[in-house]
Amino acid sequence: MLGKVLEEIKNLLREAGVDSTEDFSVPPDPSMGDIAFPCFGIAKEQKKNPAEVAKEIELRIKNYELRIVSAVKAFGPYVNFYLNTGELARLVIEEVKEKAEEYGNNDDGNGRKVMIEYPSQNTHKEFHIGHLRNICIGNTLTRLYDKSGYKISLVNYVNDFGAHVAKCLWGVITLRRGKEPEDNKLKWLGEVYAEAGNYLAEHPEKKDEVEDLQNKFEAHDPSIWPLFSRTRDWCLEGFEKIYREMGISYERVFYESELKERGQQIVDELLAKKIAQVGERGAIIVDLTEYGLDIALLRKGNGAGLYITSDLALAEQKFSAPDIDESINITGDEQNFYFKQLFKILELNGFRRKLTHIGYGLVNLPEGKMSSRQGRVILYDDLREQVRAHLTTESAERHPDWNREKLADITDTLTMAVLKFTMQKHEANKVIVFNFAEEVSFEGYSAPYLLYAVARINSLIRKSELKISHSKIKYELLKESEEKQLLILIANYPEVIKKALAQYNPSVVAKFCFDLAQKFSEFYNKHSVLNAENEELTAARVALCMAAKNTLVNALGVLSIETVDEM
RNA sequence: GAGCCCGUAGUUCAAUGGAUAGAACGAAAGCCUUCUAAGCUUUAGACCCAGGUUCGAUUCCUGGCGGGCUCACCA
Repeated sequence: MLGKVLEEIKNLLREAGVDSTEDFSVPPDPSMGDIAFPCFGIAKEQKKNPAEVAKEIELRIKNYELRIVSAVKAFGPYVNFYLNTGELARLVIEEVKEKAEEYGNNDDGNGRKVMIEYPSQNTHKEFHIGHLRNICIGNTLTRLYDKSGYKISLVNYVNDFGAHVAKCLWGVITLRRGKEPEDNKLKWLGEVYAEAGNYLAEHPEKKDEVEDLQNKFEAHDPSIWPLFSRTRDWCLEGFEKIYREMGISYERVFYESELKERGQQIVDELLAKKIAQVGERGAIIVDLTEYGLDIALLRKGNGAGLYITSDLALAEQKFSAPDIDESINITGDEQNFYFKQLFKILELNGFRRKLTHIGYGLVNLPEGKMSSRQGRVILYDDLREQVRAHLTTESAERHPDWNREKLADITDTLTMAVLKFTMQKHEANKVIVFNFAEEVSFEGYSAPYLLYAVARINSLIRKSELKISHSKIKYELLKESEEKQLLILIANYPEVIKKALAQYNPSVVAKFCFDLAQKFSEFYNKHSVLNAENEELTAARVALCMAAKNTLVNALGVLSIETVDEM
């Protein structure tokens, strides 16, 4: 919608004889204008001083009839345009009102269908806050695609086969002697896995036992299959609970246990086609050194598969669904190289479908990388309860009048908001160093700040009790700088969605939410809505607040963050 | 050794081939008989180093230095 504004500015420039593709920018200070047109390009073409060019343009445009643009002024090499707040308000607020929850959407996808896969969790391991980040980023990318006119097939790939499972089961049998937990079975398995990993690192002579175990359950040996199957179900139930909590429902789930066999066949095919070859100790490899991708190991010397064995089959499986244009999977960026190898091998094998891997930065702790083996890990469940406890105390202090139910309800929403925002406020491809006190703060650049802004607007709307009839609003009464800044931000929201998707980066949306909440808070503190000079101004400001809230709620929705009426 | 990512206030993070590099936390000082102080206002505080391209580089390129991740039987 800022598009309409830029259109008018382009028209003005064209009338002034300027037809440049130069990008517009924003002046450093609102007092210098709202939109800037740099004259470097034209100056170069005409071999003139850019400041002179700017002045000439200013003088020409000044004579034209202006509407959305209220004034034009040259500042050095820039021609700056001032926007008419009232006209801008009419444009922005009416469009937001009309589009409501669709405001910000675009149709770039044109109905193309993408398959999105995450978090592709391993069974028999703990679920920590790194996995939480994966889900948060995945959820947001899914919504960004959805709002950009794509059709989406949401899938998950569960790694329920392989050495990690063998280690865990070995631990259950040997270290726990078959004793089973009462509750929180997923967590229990994670602990056993960590313990077994530690034990095996110190006792390498036991490695054969673990390998033997892996071969057995991968061959569906009845001596181990029931235990495998039972513990696997515990994990799947645990995952299901988390997915429900995070609001994900999958169209389809792939299991490594169902793909491994086909994967091994593909390895044989690759061998027959001479794409793969036999390497050291009878292992099957693909030499990718000519592509700068080293050597990829497809099958171990003892015949056992690896991740890549199954991933070869997964790619094939994914496109067995009709009309999938692209498959996207989201993992930690430690796997970036791995996926380059995988995609290259698929390509060499004649696979021509579009595969995209998105790697995001891991969540580390101040002491270093999370490591359950070293007892250095923050589990999702634990963090959530810690945040909830803290928020419950804070909310209870502020609202002694709230009953238990209301307190729990609001704290619930806030807790999830805090977790989700924390995981997305940093650029997706950057490592997060997770420091509880700093990351889960309730002030400043945090979820509570955003929800607080929404709660205040809700309160304003409740109290305004004005039947705001759309046609009656006198937008021209909105003249304050804070109002204009808020409007410009709201107008820019559709661009934010595009940018976030183009960069695969939820933090663009997170930052926008904060900027919007901040601009609202500035406006709110400086200008009264309910006690404005007259009722008409109140009505206009309420309309502005509603547009701000609508936009903020939409943007938070992209981050899967729900809002509260009061807090 | 090679490849990928990263290096911005005390700390955690933004932005940008061009006008005064923005926030948040922390520090100092203010604002609640006025729409929710989980808020607002003010102050102090930063582009790793060296070359190159450019009218102009924090941004692009090259080389250092520093950190992270990855590279045949691990997941």
